[in-house]
Amino acid sequence: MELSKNFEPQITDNKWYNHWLDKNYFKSTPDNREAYTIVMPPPNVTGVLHMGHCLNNTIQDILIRRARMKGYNTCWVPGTDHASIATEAKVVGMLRERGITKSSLSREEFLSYAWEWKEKYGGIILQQLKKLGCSLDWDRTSFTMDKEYYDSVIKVFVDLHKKGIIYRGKRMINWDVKALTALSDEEVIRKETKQKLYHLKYKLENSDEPIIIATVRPETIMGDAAICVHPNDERYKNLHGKFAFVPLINRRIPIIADEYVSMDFGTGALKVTPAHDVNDYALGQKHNLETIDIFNDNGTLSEAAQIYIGQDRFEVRKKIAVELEEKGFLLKTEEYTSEVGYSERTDVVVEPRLSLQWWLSMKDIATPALKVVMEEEIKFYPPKFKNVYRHWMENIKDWCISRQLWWGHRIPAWYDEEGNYVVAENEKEAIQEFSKKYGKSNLTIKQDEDCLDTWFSSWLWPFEVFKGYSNPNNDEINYYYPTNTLVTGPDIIFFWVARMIMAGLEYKKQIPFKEVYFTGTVRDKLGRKMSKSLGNSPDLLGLIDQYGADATRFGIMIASPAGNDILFDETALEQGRNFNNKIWNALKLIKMWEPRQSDTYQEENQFAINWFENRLDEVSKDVDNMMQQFRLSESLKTIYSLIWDDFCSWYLEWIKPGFENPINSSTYKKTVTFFTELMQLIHPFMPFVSEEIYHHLEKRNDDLCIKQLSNSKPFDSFTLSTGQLLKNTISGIRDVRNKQQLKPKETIQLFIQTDNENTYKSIESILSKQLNTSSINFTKENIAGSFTTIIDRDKFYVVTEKPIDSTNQKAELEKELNHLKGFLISVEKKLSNEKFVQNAKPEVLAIEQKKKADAESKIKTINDSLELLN
RNA sequence: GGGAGCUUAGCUCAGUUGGUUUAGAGCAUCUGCCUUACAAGCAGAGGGUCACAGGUUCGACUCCUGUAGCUCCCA
Repeated sequence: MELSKNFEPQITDNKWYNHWLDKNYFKSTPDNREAYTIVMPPPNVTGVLHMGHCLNNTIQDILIRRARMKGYNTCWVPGTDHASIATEAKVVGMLRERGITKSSLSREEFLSYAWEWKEKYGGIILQQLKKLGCSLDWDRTSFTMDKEYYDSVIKVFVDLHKKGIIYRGKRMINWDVKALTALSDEEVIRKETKQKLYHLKYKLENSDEPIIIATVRPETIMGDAAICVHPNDERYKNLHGKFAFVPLINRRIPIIADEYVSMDFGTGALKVTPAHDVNDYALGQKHNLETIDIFNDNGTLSEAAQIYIGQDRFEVRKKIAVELEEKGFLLKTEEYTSEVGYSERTDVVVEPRLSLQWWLSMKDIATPALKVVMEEEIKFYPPKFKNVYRHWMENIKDWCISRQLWWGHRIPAWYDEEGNYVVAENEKEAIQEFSKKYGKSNLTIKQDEDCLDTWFSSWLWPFEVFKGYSNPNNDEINYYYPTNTLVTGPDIIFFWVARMIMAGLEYKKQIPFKEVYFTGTVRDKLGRKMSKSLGNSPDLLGLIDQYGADATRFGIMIASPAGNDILFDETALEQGRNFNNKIWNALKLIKMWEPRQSDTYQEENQFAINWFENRLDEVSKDVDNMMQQFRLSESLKTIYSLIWDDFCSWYLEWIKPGFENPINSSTYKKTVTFFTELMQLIHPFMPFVSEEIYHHLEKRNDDLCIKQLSNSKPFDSFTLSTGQLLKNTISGIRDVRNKQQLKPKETIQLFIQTDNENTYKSIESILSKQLNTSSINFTKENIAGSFTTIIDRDKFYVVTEKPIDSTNQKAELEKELNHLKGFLISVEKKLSNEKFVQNAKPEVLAIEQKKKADAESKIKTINDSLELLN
């Protein structure tokens, strides 16, 4: 069969993916093998594949594929998250395009649109993962709003409420004025924001002098309940207990003292607005201040503000500043940068607000979840994230779990007309509860309008995808849980990782996973985060089309150490594509030999075969170790170099028969075996090209995808060091040839001066072939008229037909000599230091002595050569 | 403001209990090659006082302290 010039992923990728699916290789059912399980972090159902997913899922696929080849029963579960805020926003947007507003719809109508949208556009990302080659068990695809999953979420809510862990309370929350919902603290992103600090004059009662306060939010003055100063602040001591008037509306407010105020910020006097600031709220509670909420849900001013009613908060800020200035209340403004909270989903400035919400008390369930990580029952890679985790868990606050949205799990609480409520799984049970709790029957009750935070469902993911809560102790949950490895970004360590650990311990009494691998953030070449506004997110599917899935996987994996950010650079994909091509060409070379096998014994191949076999064993062992420590980039680099350098550049050149000459048949067979093993090693990283080559190498009845890796064998270090000597010698003499500007076809005579003639004899035939020598001889003396070079500890003389150009030789030898002399001095200094000789370990001492001896003998050799030149 | 981490060749990174030649790799650069698998290639080469300043030690890229710069997390 004619092989194409280059590897063609466009043809190959789909072919093999479909073949693997047909063969059900990704499908898992419990059996007597050990399980290796990963649950995929479910992307938003609205999501499309971006670099973060690509990195994350490539890593998971590498782990899963390698485990599959190591004999585990691997199960990788796909799925999507309903992502309440994000999805609801998309649906609202879609409706707006059709001229429908959410408020004109009933809940049921809205939800039917939402489901319609989900069926039509949801889960595109899962199809895209197939392009990447992800070996997911598709029959297990889960969604956080699947019927059973939904019911489990509700049951968990009811259970936690019964245990007193979930409660209802009026507290300060983060309000998203665009999505019109509460947010948890974790959904608020703090960003440095340039603002203006307004210095405002408040009139004092019975005084002509005003008191000056500084604020970045002049639009909230109508909600002021007090002015607060530090009790020790001399400037204001006479004002404690006095009153001032809010500008424009002239409301009378007290001046209070509290140590909370910092004397050196602004003027040292703080306006207290309990309804619109978390700290002010606490202050208000402490001092019994009035809470005046001057905002509507959507961030416009309410009746309570008295002025600017119905206008947006930021519009009002501009207008009120002008009015304050005109009326003489504004003393000055200055530039001021501080952190402002923005909604993670809608990017609007979050409004702190007092609100009645559902809360989850975290303290008790956090304690065991902290313990399992600190004691490494769950291991974090890299371990630095343990600290981050501990810090958050030790300072954990209650979790606001209600959201004022329709798309999601509806809170299972029912209210009667008097505002009494019960929590129950459904309306029927709620009615029963009412009669039990309040002795009431035949009443009309209404279910809570709100939904639960998305993370309140995804924290059940590791067990509920196996129906571990809805159908406890089923065969699958017992087999697959706890899962093995969670691969995720550090940005959701609190949102998700911590809460899964809590839920796992609460409901399965077991950790949800044994290891967590935190990936880095993918950034662009300049180190900036990928973002829509910067337009620096590459089109992934475009890249896969252009370079192929293997090259894309290679490109993203080659420079991504665990926990460090990845600077994405398209040249890495080129490198991947070139690597594909290199492998492909090695295949072409070997296929050329296939019909040209003979039985003639080729002595020179024995060393090459023996060496490569050992090298393969050595690298297999290294890769095993690295994979266990999740050093994936390093593993890939190591295999890359094994294939490109050791196999292609050295081994294949060493055994390559002359032009149109036959190849020894056993050499050929060995080579096919080596190539197969190499494809096996690279397969988890680059599944398509390796599977394709596997089938080209020989006619096969099985597939590489499930071919089992053999256990690593011991290797012989003498053979490996001889191989290294051979490589060094070839490189060294090639350098001489280069410098003498010898054409490849011009032969040389090589003389070797060494104590290890036998070693060189075992590699003599390869040396001869690689260096195009007419003869190789051993000598005890200098060879006149030669070019001399020292490689490792031996001396080589190159004799050519052209006269030797020795002009550079002298300079080079002298350079080497100087280096060695300097080196020798440092070694001698060490050895003449008595304390070193006394304290250093014997091995270290021996090494230093050997260094000294080597350096001395080399110096002597160089001096001899220099003498000859003079 | 508190905490964590980073700083090694032009770029991206290794460097595993302090001593295996006065530091390694890939990419990029330079030189020579269209050699009968591969120019998306082959063969070579150059390039670093390991951020800075102290300290511990016989010995520091590696341990300690401080300084500067960058990143992240929390308030």
